[in-house]
Amino acid sequence: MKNYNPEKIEKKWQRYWEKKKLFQTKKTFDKPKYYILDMFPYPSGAGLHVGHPKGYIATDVIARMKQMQGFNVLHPMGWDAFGLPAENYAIKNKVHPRVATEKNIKIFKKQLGLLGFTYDWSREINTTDPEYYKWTQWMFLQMFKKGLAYESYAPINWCPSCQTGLANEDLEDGKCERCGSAVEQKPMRQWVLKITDYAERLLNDLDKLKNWPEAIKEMQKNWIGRSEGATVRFVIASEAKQSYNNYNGNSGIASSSPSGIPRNDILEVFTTRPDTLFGATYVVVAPEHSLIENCLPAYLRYVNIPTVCKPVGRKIENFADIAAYVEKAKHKTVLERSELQKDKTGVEIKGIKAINPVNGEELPIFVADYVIGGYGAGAVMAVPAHDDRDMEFAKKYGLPIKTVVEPITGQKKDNEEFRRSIVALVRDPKNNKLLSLNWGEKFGGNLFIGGGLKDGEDAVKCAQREIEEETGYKNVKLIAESEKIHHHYFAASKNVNREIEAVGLFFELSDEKNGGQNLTDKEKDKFKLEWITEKEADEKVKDPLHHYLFEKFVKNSAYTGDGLSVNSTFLDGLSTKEAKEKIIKWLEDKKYGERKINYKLRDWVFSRQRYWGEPIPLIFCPACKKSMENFLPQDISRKETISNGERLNPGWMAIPEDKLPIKLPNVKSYVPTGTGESPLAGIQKWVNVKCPKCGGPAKRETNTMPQWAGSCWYYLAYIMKKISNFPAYRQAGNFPISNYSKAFDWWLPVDFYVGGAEHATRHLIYARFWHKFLYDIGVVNKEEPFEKLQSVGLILAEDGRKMSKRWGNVINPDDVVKEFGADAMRVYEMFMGPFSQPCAWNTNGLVGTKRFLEKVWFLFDRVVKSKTKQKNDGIASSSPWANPRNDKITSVLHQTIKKVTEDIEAMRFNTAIAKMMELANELSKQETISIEHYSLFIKILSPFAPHFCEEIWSLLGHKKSVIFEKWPEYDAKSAMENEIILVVQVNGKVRDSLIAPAEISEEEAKKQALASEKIQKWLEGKEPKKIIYVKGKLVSIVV
RNA sequence: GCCGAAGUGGCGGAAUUGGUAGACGCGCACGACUCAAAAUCGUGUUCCUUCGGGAGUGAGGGUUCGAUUCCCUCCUUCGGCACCA
Repeated sequence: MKNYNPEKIEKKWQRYWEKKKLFQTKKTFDKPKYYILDMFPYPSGAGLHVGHPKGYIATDVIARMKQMQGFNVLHPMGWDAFGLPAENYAIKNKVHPRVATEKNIKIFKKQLGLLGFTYDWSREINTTDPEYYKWTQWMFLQMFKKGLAYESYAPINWCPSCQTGLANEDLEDGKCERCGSAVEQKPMRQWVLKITDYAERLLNDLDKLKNWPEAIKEMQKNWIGRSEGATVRFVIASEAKQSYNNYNGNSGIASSSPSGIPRNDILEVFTTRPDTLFGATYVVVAPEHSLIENCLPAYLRYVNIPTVCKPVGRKIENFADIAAYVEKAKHKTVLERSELQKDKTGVEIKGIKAINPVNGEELPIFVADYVIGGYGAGAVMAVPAHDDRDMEFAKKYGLPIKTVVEPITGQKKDNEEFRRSIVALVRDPKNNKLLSLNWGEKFGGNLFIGGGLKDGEDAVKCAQREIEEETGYKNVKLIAESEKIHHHYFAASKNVNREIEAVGLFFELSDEKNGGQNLTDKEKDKFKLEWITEKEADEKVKDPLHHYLFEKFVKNSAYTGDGLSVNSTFLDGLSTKEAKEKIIKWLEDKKYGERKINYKLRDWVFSRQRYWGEPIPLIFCPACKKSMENFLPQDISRKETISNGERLNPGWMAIPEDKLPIKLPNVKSYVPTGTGESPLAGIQKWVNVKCPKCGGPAKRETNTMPQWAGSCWYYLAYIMKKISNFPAYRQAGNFPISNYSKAFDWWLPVDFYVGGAEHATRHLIYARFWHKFLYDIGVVNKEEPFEKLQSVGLILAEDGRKMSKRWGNVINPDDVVKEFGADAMRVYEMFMGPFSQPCAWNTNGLVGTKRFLEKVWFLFDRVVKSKTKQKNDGIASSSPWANPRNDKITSVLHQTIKKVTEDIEAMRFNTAIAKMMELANELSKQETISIEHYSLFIKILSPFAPHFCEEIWSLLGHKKSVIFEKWPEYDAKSAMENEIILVVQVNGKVRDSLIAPAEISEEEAKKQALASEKIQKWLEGKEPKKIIYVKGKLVSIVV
């Protein structure tokens, strides 16, 4: 055998595959289909590093195996080529982004070509191709027509460096994901997609995705962030009691204006704890709240929202303060507002009050930026006693704190004994230490002073008595008393379950007289008196009741858990769950609110003020808008409004389908204008058009779509690409999309999708959203696009950091291929470690896989044509129980076939390769190897090292590619070993191992184990108490 | 703070209905070949050891004849989310 020369072999076979068009997906419905998809790359100027192809190698291995198993495989590749980097490059170097992108694609394609992938390049797609984005635009228009796209003026994330608006998903720690600049909130005209209409389905259908990693599903769940609660409406008492009275008497009052903006004489809040409504002591609105927009003239300069409501502004007394605060909040970056500024700030809106519908109390209204404008109603009822944030704010501004929930600690148990008791905390004001009794580990460690209430005894008296009895201190001053706490626990000292109703009392020590005295010896034995610091108390006082009181008195924490309602009239005594139900019913009856589900997921800000993206195919006509407004019925129902894009966005109209695509025009400068308009706005000739409805002057939308748009549906594009070649559709043109239905039905869903976990909350949510929409309008007939998903673990650089130009630690696949060959690289990347885990690159590791391939290569020299002269493995043939059919090699080979087949299916490539290495090691011990064995080995190795195996396959005398071979079937009988190693344990420790026939009986195994000399020695003549036998594995003797 | 994943030799990692811990690979050591080196091949390689054994899978405890695997408590690392009412 000549030497293994990867460079020569790989070029040869790549050329052969291309010439024979081996990997073009066949147009046949005869075979079962298998659609395996990679996340297509963004062709950056940096080219590929060795980390990128990891996922592609994996899908290629699977694609090759599936093809050999008789599937019609679709394994395509394309380019997600719109996006900021190409545009920034264009600005810097004055090159059209298309030119730069095309150059990059060429480089990427060449690099991928080196690795011998089975991509069907005849289906290559590119999101920047007008023939492609024609459909992206078409799909956007369908959403527009269904009222799922709307124009919004709300403040959005604005990146000052990229000069564009960003979606929530594009932020990383409050910074722009692209450039790292701190993101600001800026009111801006934007197109927004109503992904929130699909929130419930996106969440619920996650349960149907059985073959998705739990971690990804969990991330999506958190991102969607469903929370159940209620809307509560507070009347604003701005016009004395009049509006409250009106409201009270008028049950049918609308809470929203036709445009969906809350009426500003009613303040709507969202809460997940409606049961605490009686505990509300103030109300907070976000700086972005419409209440403020409408009362602050300065704000109106930015925002032009039609308002049908009479402003309450004239009732507000402190315009200037509020305006200053709102202005300041607006300029805070997202980062400042959340992470750095945990410290809460706010301003009271003086002159108006919110009336608590449940008891008529007048509550002050604050504007504070700890309330987020875009979530819920943009306003909250503050219940400081039962919410951490409200508590913090209330403490800072001296607002009342009203307890309406009595805590329940511990778990309710059976046969509980009921007692009333007290827990007393005593603080020494001189050093802030707390008095505690250490009862020892057995009886709960450190506790505060506790005791049972005697009949008719007052809690304070009781506490003072207990303090004196147990510690000797007489002079203590009460500073605080808690609500009742219901505590369930097991009293170890008495051996009973108890429910106690406890009251906590907080004292300060007045003087230190008599401390530690008057204690009987018996008491001294039970516990030790200790003064502990607050920090020690936090750590050492573990009892839930005592720790709760510590949190309450010392840390002033809110109780946010469930419990029993108190101070809440008709809710008193109900559990949190019951109280929620009852109050919601009450609110609904009185029309003060209703049950409501909210999502953290925001609508998707879908426009970018940049050049290199799909133009949004809409036209705006001012005349049409005016005429629409004239005819707009005053009381149009919300439902009708939202189901129609043109009604929802007056003056905007969709470009007719036959005019698509709206091509991206050439511009002189790609530099963003920064005014909130894209560079396209400067091209008068392109912008100004005739209105297709009235013929008057109209303008095109100049914003473009975000980078994520093209990737929302690209898995469909691969199917559409060659559709005209399907016999049934040969005559059909591109439109309408129903021409593709049959092909979609055939190929969808994608059977297997492989890509980075970083897309869990963006691309994978967006794509699911689009797919569900396409399902709703009948384009596809499956509700989910991706049947099975697997995330790729990152390949880190040798220094353990991410591979990046910045660190200078990038490894280029071209160099690796040149030095070790593509096959060695493919095998190495699959062998490094578990596929989904991150793993550091180690060039030394490649030496091992190259050696492995060379070992297999030279095994060729030992291949013999006839299998009759096979020499059996020594042990096996000499053994009296030998099964003559099974030599050792046959059984190892079949075990390998089994393992490789199962491991590829389960993405455990590393162990599949390890097993093949074992097989190679086993084979190299043989003088001769049968051609049957060797051929089977080559077949199962071929998905990993395709060029290598093609070469050997042809050297074995085959004329056709190994890809046409049938995937080897595992034969259970052949895989059986003749002999097993029987381990013998004495008292759980391994003391001997015996070679025994595979089909040895239990009796015989035990007999042989006991007969062993070594075992006899360990038994020391004692009789075994018990002998455990595990079939085919071990005998365990207990003495 | 909340949610999720993971901690095993010098290194990447293997082993799950609880049954020989360290497969496979790298590295290292020794040997063969060589004038020599590289490459290649062979042998060894968890630690301690008085060579009988003993200890050992992040730490501590529990269940079991037997625990990397199951249960409890805790620690560390990584990933995601984060004032979401």
